[in-house]
Amino acid sequence: MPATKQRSTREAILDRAVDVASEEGLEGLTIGRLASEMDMSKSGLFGHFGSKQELQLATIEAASHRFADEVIAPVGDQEAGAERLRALCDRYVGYMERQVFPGGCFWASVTAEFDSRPGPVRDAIGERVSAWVEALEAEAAAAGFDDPAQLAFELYSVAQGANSAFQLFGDHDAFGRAHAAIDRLLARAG
Amino acid sequence: MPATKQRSTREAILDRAVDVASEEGLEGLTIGRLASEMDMSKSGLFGHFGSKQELQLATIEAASHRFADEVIAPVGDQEAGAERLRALCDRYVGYMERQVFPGGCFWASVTAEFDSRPGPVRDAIGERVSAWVEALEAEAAAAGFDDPAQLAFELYSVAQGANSAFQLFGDHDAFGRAHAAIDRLLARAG
DNA sequence: ATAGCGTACGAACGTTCGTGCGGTATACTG
DNA sequence: CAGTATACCGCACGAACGTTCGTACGCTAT
Repeated sequence: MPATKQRSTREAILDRAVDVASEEGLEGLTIGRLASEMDMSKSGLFGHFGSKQELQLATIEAASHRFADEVIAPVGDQEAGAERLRALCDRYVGYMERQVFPGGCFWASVTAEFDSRPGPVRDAIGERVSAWVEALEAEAAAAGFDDPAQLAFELYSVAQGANSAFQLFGDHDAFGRAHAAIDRLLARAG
Repeated sequence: MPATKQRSTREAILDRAVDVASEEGLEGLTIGRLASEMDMSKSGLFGHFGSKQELQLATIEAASHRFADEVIAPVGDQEAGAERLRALCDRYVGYMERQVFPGGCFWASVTAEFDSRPGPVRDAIGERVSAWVEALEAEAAAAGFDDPAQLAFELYSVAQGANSAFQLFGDHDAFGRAHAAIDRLLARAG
Protein backbone atom coordinates (compact mmCIF):
# COMPACT_ATOMS: atom_id res chain seq x y z
CA MET A 1 0.00 0.00 0.00
CA PRO A 2 2.33 2.71 -1.23
CA ALA A 3 -0.13 5.52 -0.74
CA THR A 4 -0.41 4.75 2.94
CA LYS A 5 3.32 4.42 3.35
CA GLN A 6 3.86 7.70 1.60
CA ARG A 7 1.38 9.52 3.72
CA SER A 8 2.66 8.14 6.95
CA THR A 9 6.25 9.09 6.16
CA ARG A 10 5.22 12.53 5.08
CA GLU A 11 3.07 12.99 8.15
CA ALA A 12 5.86 11.80 10.41
CA ILE A 13 8.14 14.37 8.83
CA LEU A 14 5.61 17.14 9.28
CA ASP A 15 4.91 16.13 12.84
CA ARG A 16 8.56 16.67 13.62
CA ALA A 17 8.72 19.76 11.43
CA VAL A 18 6.11 21.67 13.41
CA ASP A 19 8.01 20.96 16.62
CA VAL A 20 11.29 22.18 15.16
CA ALA A 21 9.67 25.21 13.56
CA SER A 22 8.05 26.28 16.82
CA GLU A 23 11.52 26.50 18.34
CA GLU A 24 13.72 27.53 15.44
CA GLY A 25 11.25 29.20 13.11
CA LEU A 26 10.26 28.21 9.59
CA GLU A 27 13.55 29.49 8.22
CA GLY A 28 15.59 27.75 10.87
CA LEU A 29 13.76 24.59 9.92
CA THR A 30 16.47 23.26 7.59
CA ILE A 31 16.09 20.27 5.35
CA GLY A 32 19.43 18.82 6.39
CA ARG A 33 18.65 18.95 10.07
CA LEU A 34 15.16 17.60 9.62
CA ALA A 35 16.48 14.76 7.48
CA SER A 36 19.06 13.73 10.04
CA GLU A 37 16.46 13.82 12.81
CA MET A 38 14.25 11.56 10.72
CA ASP A 39 17.17 9.30 9.79
CA MET A 40 16.65 10.06 6.15
CA SER A 41 18.76 11.50 3.41
CA LYS A 42 18.26 15.14 2.51
CA SER A 43 17.15 14.25 -0.99
CA GLY A 44 14.76 11.58 0.18
CA LEU A 45 13.02 14.01 2.47
CA PHE A 46 13.20 16.79 -0.07
CA GLY A 47 11.36 14.66 -2.61
CA HIS A 48 8.23 14.78 -0.49
CA PHE A 49 7.94 18.52 -0.91
CA GLY A 50 9.89 19.69 -3.93
CA SER A 51 11.02 22.96 -2.41
CA LYS A 52 11.68 24.50 0.95
CA GLN A 53 8.70 26.79 0.55
CA GLU A 54 6.41 23.82 0.01
CA LEU A 55 7.81 22.27 3.17
CA GLN A 56 7.08 25.48 5.05
CA LEU A 57 3.54 25.62 3.72
CA ALA A 58 2.93 21.97 4.59
CA THR A 59 4.32 22.59 8.07
CA ILE A 60 1.91 25.47 8.54
CA GLU A 61 -0.98 23.27 7.54
CA ALA A 62 0.12 20.51 9.90
CA ALA A 63 0.42 23.00 12.75
CA SER A 64 -3.04 24.24 11.92
CA HIS A 65 -4.42 20.73 12.29
CA ARG A 66 -2.71 20.23 15.61
CA PHE A 67 -4.04 23.55 16.86
CA ALA A 68 -7.55 22.65 15.79
CA ASP A 69 -7.30 19.26 17.49
CA GLU A 70 -6.06 20.74 20.73
CA VAL A 71 -8.11 23.91 21.02
CA ILE A 72 -11.18 23.83 18.84
CA ALA A 73 -12.21 20.17 18.57
CA PRO A 74 -12.59 19.59 22.35
CA VAL A 75 -15.32 22.23 22.57
CA GLY A 76 -17.00 21.32 19.29
CA ASP A 77 -19.94 19.58 20.90
CA GLN A 78 -21.05 22.64 22.80
CA GLU A 79 -23.35 25.14 21.15
CA ALA A 80 -22.12 28.58 20.20
CA GLY A 81 -22.33 31.27 22.85
CA ALA A 82 -20.82 32.64 26.01
CA GLU A 83 -20.13 29.29 27.56
CA ARG A 84 -18.29 27.95 24.54
CA LEU A 85 -16.31 31.20 24.21
CA ARG A 86 -15.13 30.72 27.76
CA ALA A 87 -14.21 27.11 26.99
CA LEU A 88 -12.35 28.20 23.87
CA CYS A 89 -10.32 30.70 25.87
CA ASP A 90 -9.47 28.10 28.46
CA ARG A 91 -8.31 25.69 25.77
CA TYR A 92 -6.38 28.53 24.12
CA VAL A 93 -4.42 29.42 27.24
CA GLY A 94 -4.12 25.76 28.17
CA TYR A 95 -2.60 24.96 24.81
CA MET A 96 0.18 27.42 25.56
CA GLU A 97 0.62 26.22 29.10
CA ARG A 98 0.84 22.56 28.11
CA GLN A 99 3.32 23.45 25.36
CA VAL A 100 1.49 21.62 22.62
CA PHE A 101 4.37 22.93 20.52
CA PRO A 102 7.69 22.68 22.34
CA GLY A 103 8.67 26.24 21.46
CA GLY A 104 5.38 27.68 22.71
CA CYS A 105 2.66 29.01 20.47
CA PHE A 106 3.59 28.09 16.91
CA TRP A 107 1.70 31.08 15.55
CA ALA A 108 3.45 33.57 17.76
CA SER A 109 6.80 32.34 16.49
CA VAL A 110 6.08 32.27 12.80
CA THR A 111 4.02 35.46 12.80
CA ALA A 112 6.91 37.47 14.18
CA GLU A 113 9.24 35.76 11.76
CA PHE A 114 7.27 36.35 8.58
CA ASP A 115 5.23 39.48 9.16
CA SER A 116 7.82 41.54 7.30
CA ARG A 117 8.29 39.06 4.46
CA PRO A 118 5.56 39.19 1.85
CA GLY A 119 4.87 35.97 -0.01
CA PRO A 120 2.85 32.79 0.09
CA VAL A 121 4.20 31.71 3.47
CA ARG A 122 3.21 34.93 5.15
CA ASP A 123 -0.19 34.77 3.46
CA ALA A 124 -0.78 31.24 4.71
CA ILE A 125 0.11 32.25 8.26
CA GLY A 126 -2.12 35.30 8.04
CA GLU A 127 -5.05 33.20 6.89
CA ARG A 128 -4.83 30.82 9.81
CA VAL A 129 -4.33 33.46 12.47
CA SER A 130 -7.02 35.65 11.06
CA ALA A 131 -9.43 32.69 10.95
CA TRP A 132 -8.77 32.06 14.62
CA VAL A 133 -9.33 35.67 15.69
CA GLU A 134 -12.48 35.77 13.60
CA ALA A 135 -13.65 32.58 15.26
CA LEU A 136 -13.29 34.28 18.64
CA GLU A 137 -15.15 37.28 17.30
CA ALA A 138 -17.97 35.16 15.87
CA GLU A 139 -18.28 33.37 19.16
CA ALA A 140 -18.51 36.67 21.01
CA ALA A 141 -21.15 37.84 18.57
CA ALA A 142 -23.14 34.64 19.06
CA ALA A 143 -22.98 35.24 22.79
CA GLY A 144 -24.58 38.62 22.25
CA PHE A 145 -21.62 40.61 23.54
CA ASP A 146 -21.25 44.10 22.20
CA ASP A 147 -18.15 45.02 20.20
CA PRO A 148 -17.09 41.44 19.51
CA ALA A 149 -14.08 42.64 17.49
CA GLN A 150 -12.74 44.56 20.46
CA LEU A 151 -13.29 41.60 22.74
CA ALA A 152 -11.63 39.18 20.34
CA PHE A 153 -8.64 41.49 20.02
CA GLU A 154 -8.19 41.69 23.75
CA LEU A 155 -8.57 37.97 24.30
CA TYR A 156 -6.02 37.30 21.59
CA SER A 157 -3.65 39.90 23.02
CA VAL A 158 -3.77 38.59 26.56
CA ALA A 159 -3.12 35.02 25.47
CA GLN A 160 -0.21 36.12 23.29
CA GLY A 161 1.16 38.16 26.16
CA ALA A 162 1.05 35.13 28.44
CA ASN A 163 2.85 32.99 25.87
CA SER A 164 5.52 35.62 25.43
CA ALA A 165 6.07 36.09 29.17
CA PHE A 166 6.26 32.36 29.73
CA GLN A 167 8.60 31.62 26.86
CA LEU A 168 10.97 34.48 27.55
CA PHE A 169 10.99 34.58 31.33
CA GLY A 170 9.63 31.19 32.26
CA ASP A 171 7.03 33.22 34.16
CA HIS A 172 4.32 30.65 34.80
CA ASP A 173 2.24 33.18 36.72
CA ALA A 174 1.52 34.82 33.39
CA PHE A 175 -1.13 32.17 32.76
CA GLY A 176 -2.84 33.08 35.98
CA ARG A 177 -2.80 36.71 34.97
CA ALA A 178 -4.18 35.79 31.57
CA HIS A 179 -7.04 33.89 33.16
CA ALA A 180 -7.78 36.80 35.47
CA ALA A 181 -7.85 39.19 32.55
CA ILE A 182 -10.09 36.89 30.52
CA ASP A 183 -12.46 36.47 33.46
CA ARG A 184 -12.86 40.19 33.73
CA LEU A 185 -13.25 40.71 30.00
CA LEU A 186 -15.98 38.11 29.75
CA ALA A 187 -17.76 39.30 32.89
CA ARG A 188 -17.82 42.86 31.64
CA ALA A 189 -19.04 41.95 28.17
CA GLY A 190 -21.86 39.73 29.40
CA MET B 1 40.53 61.39 14.65
CA PRO B 2 40.32 57.62 14.73
CA ALA B 3 38.39 57.24 17.95
CA THR B 4 35.64 59.50 16.74
CA LYS B 5 35.71 57.99 13.31
CA GLN B 6 35.53 54.54 14.80
CA ARG B 7 32.56 55.35 16.93
CA SER B 8 30.65 57.07 14.20
CA THR B 9 31.22 54.18 11.80
CA ARG B 10 30.23 51.68 14.43
CA GLU B 11 27.15 53.63 15.33
CA ALA B 12 26.17 54.00 11.71
CA ILE B 13 26.47 50.24 11.31
CA LEU B 14 24.36 49.60 14.39
CA ASP B 15 21.76 52.11 13.31
CA ARG B 16 21.28 50.13 10.15
CA ALA B 17 21.57 46.82 12.00
CA VAL B 18 18.58 47.48 14.23
CA ASP B 19 16.46 48.30 11.19
CA VAL B 20 17.47 45.12 9.41
CA ALA B 21 17.07 43.00 12.54
CA SER B 22 13.56 44.29 13.16
CA GLU B 23 12.57 42.93 9.75
CA GLU B 24 14.76 39.87 9.31
CA GLY B 25 15.58 38.98 12.90
CA LEU B 26 18.94 38.85 14.62
CA GLU B 27 19.85 35.65 12.81
CA GLY B 28 18.75 36.97 9.44
CA LEU B 29 20.96 39.96 10.13
CA THR B 30 23.98 38.72 8.17
CA ILE B 31 27.37 40.31 8.10
CA GLY B 32 27.68 40.13 4.33
CA ARG B 33 24.38 41.85 3.71
CA LEU B 34 25.00 44.50 6.32
CA ALA B 35 28.44 45.19 4.87
CA SER B 36 27.15 45.65 1.35
CA GLU B 37 24.40 47.97 2.59
CA MET B 38 27.05 50.04 4.36
CA ASP B 39 29.37 49.93 1.33
CA MET B 40 32.00 48.18 3.36
CA SER B 41 33.86 44.93 3.11
CA LYS B 42 32.71 42.05 5.26
CA SER B 43 36.04 41.92 7.07
CA GLY B 44 36.07 45.67 7.67
CA LEU B 45 32.67 45.56 9.29
CA PHE B 46 33.44 42.33 11.08
CA GLY B 47 36.45 43.91 12.75
CA HIS B 48 34.21 46.25 14.70
CA PHE B 49 32.59 43.37 16.54
CA GLY B 50 34.77 40.29 16.37
CA SER B 51 31.94 37.81 16.20
CA LYS B 52 28.37 37.60 15.05
CA GLN B 53 27.18 37.22 18.61
CA GLU B 54 28.88 40.47 19.61
CA LEU B 55 27.18 42.17 16.68
CA GLN B 56 23.84 40.81 17.88
CA LEU B 57 24.45 42.01 21.43
CA ALA B 58 25.53 45.44 20.21
CA THR B 59 22.45 45.61 18.03
CA ILE B 60 20.25 44.83 21.01
CA GLU B 61 21.88 47.62 22.97
CA ALA B 62 21.44 50.07 20.12
CA ALA B 63 17.78 49.12 19.82
CA SER B 64 17.43 49.63 23.53
CA HIS B 65 18.76 53.16 23.20
CA ARG B 66 16.42 53.98 20.38
CA PHE B 67 13.49 52.60 22.35
CA ALA B 68 14.43 54.69 25.36
CA ASP B 69 14.77 57.80 23.21
CA GLU B 70 11.41 57.29 21.57
CA VAL B 71 9.29 56.04 24.45
CA ILE B 72 10.82 56.85 27.81
CA ALA B 73 12.80 60.05 27.33
CA PRO B 74 9.86 62.18 26.08
CA VAL B 75 7.98 61.64 29.34
CA GLY B 76 11.04 61.92 31.56
CA ASP B 77 10.22 65.39 32.79
CA GLN B 78 6.88 64.37 34.27
CA GLU B 79 6.71 63.01 37.78
CA ALA B 80 5.90 59.38 38.43
CA GLY B 81 2.25 58.50 38.72
CA ALA B 82 -0.96 57.89 36.84
CA GLU B 83 -0.47 60.70 34.39
CA ARG B 84 2.99 59.58 33.38
CA LEU B 85 1.84 55.97 33.09
CA ARG B 86 -0.79 57.12 30.64
CA ALA B 87 1.84 59.08 28.72
CA LEU B 88 4.15 56.07 28.68
CA CYS B 89 1.41 53.89 27.23
CA ASP B 90 0.65 56.47 24.57
CA ARG B 91 4.31 56.64 23.60
CA TYR B 92 4.48 52.84 23.67
CA VAL B 93 1.61 52.38 21.24
CA GLY B 94 2.74 55.38 19.22
CA TYR B 95 6.18 53.89 18.84
CA MET B 96 4.63 50.87 17.17
CA GLU B 97 2.28 52.94 15.06
CA ARG B 98 5.04 55.24 13.80
CA GLN B 99 7.20 52.21 13.04
CA VAL B 100 10.25 53.47 14.83
CA PHE B 101 11.70 50.18 13.66
CA PRO B 102 10.69 49.37 10.10
CA GLY B 103 9.72 45.80 10.97
CA GLY B 104 7.52 46.88 13.86
CA CYS B 105 8.41 46.40 17.50
CA PHE B 106 12.02 45.24 17.62
CA TRP B 107 11.40 43.39 20.87
CA ALA B 108 8.44 41.46 19.57
CA SER B 109 10.55 40.17 16.69
CA VAL B 110 13.64 39.16 18.61
CA THR B 111 11.75 37.78 21.59
CA ALA B 112 9.89 35.30 19.41
CA GLU B 113 13.11 34.45 17.63
CA PHE B 114 15.26 33.77 20.67
CA ASP B 115 12.92 32.66 23.41
CA SER B 116 13.73 29.03 22.68
CA ARG B 117 17.49 29.54 22.34
CA PRO B 118 19.31 29.83 25.64
CA GLY B 119 22.45 31.93 25.64
CA PRO B 120 23.77 35.45 26.08
CA VAL B 121 21.62 36.90 23.31
CA ARG B 122 18.41 35.60 24.80
CA ASP B 123 19.53 36.82 28.22
CA ALA B 124 20.21 40.31 26.91
CA ILE B 125 16.79 40.47 25.28
CA GLY B 126 15.14 39.19 28.44
CA GLU B 127 16.84 41.84 30.52
CA ARG B 128 15.62 44.71 28.38
CA VAL B 129 12.07 43.48 28.01
CA SER B 130 11.82 42.64 31.65
CA ALA B 131 13.15 46.07 32.58
CA TRP B 132 10.44 47.65 30.47
CA VAL B 133 7.60 45.62 31.96
CA GLU B 134 8.95 46.34 35.41
CA ALA B 135 9.04 50.02 34.58
CA LEU B 136 5.36 49.87 33.73
CA GLU B 137 4.72 48.01 36.96
CA ALA B 138 6.69 50.52 39.02
CA GLU B 139 4.78 53.34 37.42
CA ALA B 140 1.49 51.66 38.24
CA ALA B 141 2.65 51.19 41.81
CA ALA B 142 3.64 54.84 42.06
CA ALA B 143 0.18 55.76 40.84
CA GLY B 144 -1.29 53.80 43.71
CA PHE B 145 -3.07 51.27 41.51
CA ASP B 146 -3.70 47.90 43.04
CA ASP B 147 -2.11 44.81 41.49
CA PRO B 148 0.46 46.71 39.44
CA ALA B 149 1.91 43.47 38.08
CA GLN B 150 -1.43 42.47 36.62
CA LEU B 151 -1.91 45.92 35.12
CA ALA B 152 1.58 45.96 33.63
CA PHE B 153 1.01 42.52 32.12
CA GLU B 154 -2.21 43.59 30.47
CA LEU B 155 -0.80 46.85 29.15
CA TYR B 156 2.15 44.98 27.69
CA SER B 157 -0.13 42.34 26.18
CA VAL B 158 -2.46 44.78 24.52
CA ALA B 159 0.39 46.74 22.96
CA GLN B 160 2.00 43.56 21.69
CA GLY B 161 -1.33 42.43 20.31
CA ALA B 162 -1.70 45.68 18.39
CA ASN B 163 1.80 45.37 16.97
CA SER B 164 1.14 41.82 15.88
CA ALA B 165 -2.21 42.63 14.26
CA PHE B 166 -0.74 45.61 12.45
CA GLN B 167 2.35 43.84 11.20
CA LEU B 168 0.58 40.71 10.05
CA PHE B 169 -2.70 42.10 8.72
CA GLY B 170 -1.89 45.76 8.25
CA ASP B 171 -4.86 46.28 10.54
CA HIS B 172 -4.41 49.89 11.61
CA ASP B 173 -7.59 49.77 13.68
CA ALA B 174 -5.68 47.60 16.12
CA PHE B 175 -4.09 50.75 17.55
CA GLY B 176 -7.50 52.19 18.21
CA ARG B 177 -8.51 49.00 19.95
CA ALA B 178 -5.32 49.08 21.97
CA HIS B 179 -6.03 52.62 23.10
CA ALA B 180 -9.57 51.70 24.03
CA ALA B 181 -8.35 48.76 26.07
CA ILE B 182 -5.70 50.90 27.79
CA ASP B 183 -8.26 53.58 28.60
CA ARG B 184 -10.47 51.05 30.29
CA LEU B 185 -7.61 49.40 32.15
CA LEU B 186 -6.38 52.70 33.55
CA ALA B 187 -9.86 53.92 34.39
CA ARG B 188 -10.67 50.76 36.29
CA ALA B 189 -7.40 50.73 38.21
CA GLY B 190 -7.65 54.41 39.16
C1' DA C 1 8.76 -11.92 -17.51
C1' DT C 2 8.51 -7.10 -18.01
C1' DA C 3 7.41 -2.49 -17.76
C1' DG C 4 6.55 1.30 -14.81
C1' DC C 5 5.72 3.71 -10.53
C1' DG C 6 6.88 5.60 -5.94
C1' DT C 7 10.39 6.04 -2.60
C1' DA C 8 14.74 6.60 -1.15
C1' DC C 9 19.77 6.96 -1.61
C1' DG C 10 24.69 9.24 -2.17
C1' DA C 11 27.17 12.71 -4.51
C1' DA C 12 27.71 16.96 -6.23
C1' DC C 13 26.13 21.63 -7.77
C1' DG C 14 26.66 26.81 -6.77
C1' DT C 15 25.82 30.06 -3.10
C1' DT C 16 26.16 32.14 1.31
C1' DC C 17 27.34 31.86 5.91
C1' DG C 18 30.87 33.28 9.85
C1' DT C 19 35.57 33.75 10.49
C1' DG C 20 40.44 34.36 9.94
C1' DC C 21 45.07 36.23 7.63
C1' DG C 22 48.07 39.59 5.42
C1' DG C 23 48.57 43.99 3.49
C1' DT C 24 47.89 49.25 3.06
C1' DA C 25 46.85 53.97 3.88
C1' DT C 26 46.08 57.25 7.25
C1' DA C 27 46.84 59.47 11.62
C1' DC C 28 48.78 60.06 16.11
C1' DT C 29 53.13 59.79 19.14
C1' DG C 30 57.99 59.74 20.34
C1' DC D 1 61.25 61.98 10.87
C1' DA D 2 60.65 57.08 12.39
C1' DG D 3 57.33 54.15 14.70
C1' DT D 4 53.08 52.44 16.16
C1' DA D 5 48.13 52.00 16.15
C1' DT D 6 43.83 52.19 13.70
C1' DA D 7 40.51 51.24 10.09
C1' DC D 8 39.78 49.25 6.28
C1' DC D 9 40.59 46.14 2.29
C1' DG D 10 41.03 41.71 -0.68
C1' DC D 11 41.22 37.03 -0.34
C1' DA D 12 40.48 32.52 1.28
C1' DC D 13 38.88 28.85 4.45
C1' DG D 14 35.43 25.21 5.93
C1' DA D 15 30.76 24.42 6.80
C1' DA D 16 25.98 24.51 5.79
C1' DC D 17 22.42 25.90 2.84
C1' DG D 18 18.65 24.51 -0.99
C1' DT D 19 18.61 21.99 -5.02
C1' DT D 20 19.46 18.66 -8.80
C1' DC D 21 21.44 14.79 -10.51
C1' DG D 22 21.78 9.50 -11.62
C1' DT D 23 20.77 5.26 -9.46
C1' DA D 24 18.53 1.35 -7.02
C1' DC D 25 15.18 -0.90 -4.46
C1' DG D 26 10.29 -2.91 -3.81
C1' DC D 27 5.67 -2.87 -5.58
C1' DT D 28 1.78 -3.59 -8.84
C1' DA D 29 -0.12 -4.45 -13.33
C1' DT D 30 0.26 -6.08 -17.62
